[in-house]
Amino acid sequence: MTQDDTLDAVFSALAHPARREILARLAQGTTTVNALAEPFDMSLPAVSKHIRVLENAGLIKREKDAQFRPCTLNPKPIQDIADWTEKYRPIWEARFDVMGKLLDEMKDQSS
Amino acid sequence: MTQDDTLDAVFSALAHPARREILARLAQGTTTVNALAEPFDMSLPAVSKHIRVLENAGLIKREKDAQFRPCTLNPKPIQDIADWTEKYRPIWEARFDVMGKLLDEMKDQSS
DNA sequence: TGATTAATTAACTACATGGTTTATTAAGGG
DNA sequence: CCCTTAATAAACCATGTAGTTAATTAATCA
Repeated sequence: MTQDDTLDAVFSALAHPARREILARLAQGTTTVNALAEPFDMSLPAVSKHIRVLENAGLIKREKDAQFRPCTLNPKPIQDIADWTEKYRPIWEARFDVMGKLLDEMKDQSS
Repeated sequence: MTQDDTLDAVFSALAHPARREILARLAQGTTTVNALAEPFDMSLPAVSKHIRVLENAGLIKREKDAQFRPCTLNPKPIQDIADWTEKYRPIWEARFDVMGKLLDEMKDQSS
């Protein structure tokens, strides 16, 4: 799998609000599938599929504990996303500078 | 549109390699649709659709200049993504600490 | 062993996505 | 005015996504 493929899978996994919510809950600690499914207005198999998508994107790991499948967050792909955004940081910071200048001009005019 | 909806659209737009490549090229400066399409092994309408997806996600703006439609990068949604990842930074940094400790232990054993 | 619990698989439906080719709109240039 | 260029729209196709319900697997517990 190329780096591009993994970015595809990660961005695509993050594109669904239910999956981002699952990640947010896993940030609090390891949890089972049923516990993760509980707050959703959605069938258990549907949640199971979302979890599978997250697993395939490398965003979570699943172990076996009796009949339970405790899920654990793997933050590495999120870090990859954060790294990817860094290439664009100079651009949005430049924009911020323009805003700053604009605000300065407004201040000058009002004085 | 809720914040969740815009995150959905942005992550989903970023999930395709052609669209990330278009953004990377726009980071170098404003360009027309045909110029953006040139490097792709894909029809012009296909590229036009990708550009539409990026526009709908707010990642680019399009102006009109005669028959040209110069596209400009809007970095704000990328900043939103970067902000989103920050919630998880403590987790991957904690992991890094664990790695550091592990490396220290290995060093201890080898001495 | 039989019942219960956790989770996945299977089969299906509706709709979205990514691509094609052909046709169309709209502007500029000789 | 016609021709060319830039770009989009229309119609279509194949595949993927997100959900459902019903069935199945696999482990625990009484």
